[in-house]
Amino acid sequence: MSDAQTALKRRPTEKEGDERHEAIYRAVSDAIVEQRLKPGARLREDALAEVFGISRTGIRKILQRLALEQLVTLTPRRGASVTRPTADEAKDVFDARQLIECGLMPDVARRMNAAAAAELREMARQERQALRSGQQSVAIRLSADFHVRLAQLSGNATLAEFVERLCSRSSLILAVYGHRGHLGCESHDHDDLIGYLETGNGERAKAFMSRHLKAIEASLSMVEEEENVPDLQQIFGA
Amino acid sequence: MSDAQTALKRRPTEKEGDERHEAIYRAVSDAIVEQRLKPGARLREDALAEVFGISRTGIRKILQRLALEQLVTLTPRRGASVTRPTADEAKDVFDARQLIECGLMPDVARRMNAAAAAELREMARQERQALRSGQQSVAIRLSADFHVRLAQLSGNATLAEFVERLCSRSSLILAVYGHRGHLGCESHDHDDLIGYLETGNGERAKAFMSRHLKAIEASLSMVEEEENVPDLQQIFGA
DNA sequence: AAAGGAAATGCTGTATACAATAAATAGCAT
DNA sequence: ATGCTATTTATTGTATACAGCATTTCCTTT
Repeated sequence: MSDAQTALKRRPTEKEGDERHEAIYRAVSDAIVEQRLKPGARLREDALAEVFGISRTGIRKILQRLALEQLVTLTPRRGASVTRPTADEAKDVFDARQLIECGLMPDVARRMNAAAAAELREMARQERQALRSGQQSVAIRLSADFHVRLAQLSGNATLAEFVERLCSRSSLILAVYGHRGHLGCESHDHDDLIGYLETGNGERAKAFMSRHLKAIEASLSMVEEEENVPDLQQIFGA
Repeated sequence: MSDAQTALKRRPTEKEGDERHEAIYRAVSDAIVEQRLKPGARLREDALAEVFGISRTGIRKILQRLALEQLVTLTPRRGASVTRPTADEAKDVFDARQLIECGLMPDVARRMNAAAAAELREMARQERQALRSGQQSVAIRLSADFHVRLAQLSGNATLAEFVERLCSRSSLILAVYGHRGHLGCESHDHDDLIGYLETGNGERAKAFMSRHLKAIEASLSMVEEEENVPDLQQIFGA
């Protein structure tokens, strides 16, 4: 591929175009979730267009999609930037996860089988490995992937999609408010959860998921870094 | 303003542009939800662009947003058409509503106050009126608005947004699978619900909402009209 | 007459050019 | 020297032109 790519700017043959778009979307999305693009970072259309070798048109489409998922913020005439989640948003997101992910556990337990359990264990293993090798950002994304896969196993595609969006935003929240060296999810929580699901114990899994999510939320330090416009009144005692 | 508008095609002064886009989005969205645009109807970019007096660029943006909300389906090289919800999707949507809307009721009850109750009663009144005057489509939309407003009162913006999307899709489902003359929501259900919420009885409201949603789902006739490519094998007995 | 193929048309996907606006900077006046 | 204004620059918003697939229609062939 690299030959044709560098040789001359040939037009991608349409089918490739769609895949390329999806790949670029994933690339940007992953970069945000893994905090290689930090909250507040500006995403200039020209720059992205040049990096990925397509025109601004395609970039705009991708940015708008990311904006609807609330990973980037689109301010009129100012362009796109990586969303900086507020404390309120963080609370909403974790409350939503409590409601939805916990509510799904009984369904997941009912539909669990050996193949699914094996797949989940493999995911959990990769996550631990990433954490051990110091790749915290990657671990955060893998953890999100785990939760999403779990939701998909419930059989409800709509709710799974919601969970996917909540997990993306959670990763962003963790990247901002999380402590360094302390991943949201405890190392063996996910394995324990798989255990409960394998035995079909939906209620137990539900309770465990609830504690799991509470633990993540509790691990955050919700100090809003107000680097913009520091409140001088407050700082210098009115 | 009308002078300048009709006199010559002046370029909208930018701020108006955003509002116009939003207005067009609402117009198309409402038309779909109220079934003035029926499922399967094609939405050609040129046609829409001409009707609303903007170029295809803006139309595409709106169509993509509607596609992410699953109100329209975007098939590559074929363009946009109004989504025809499948029976499976309908089930997913109503299951999701059960989980989320019911789960929200205790929060709503806790935050309910006189002003909110009055607003909700007014919405319920308008809905009944629309139903009485035979405007079923409008009533469906007003009913959806009621459920969305309710979710917003929970204080969780994220979940409220999810409910909004679920209600849009529900309207589409009702428009397709609902019986004529039988609106999903019973006439006085919403008023009863407001009553429970006003007294702060969250659990009662939750149970009522659950029955309410079950009643709507039960009122649907889930026959998938397969008007495209009728299966002649099946029809004429193989 | 029916079926298959080829040309024409309609519509979308992409890029690019242009217009408009917000930020940055320099110049001027006080 | 500081504050305000004007100009310049950087970047987005919109329209339009062009290229490519899909569908349809008409012609040819069996």
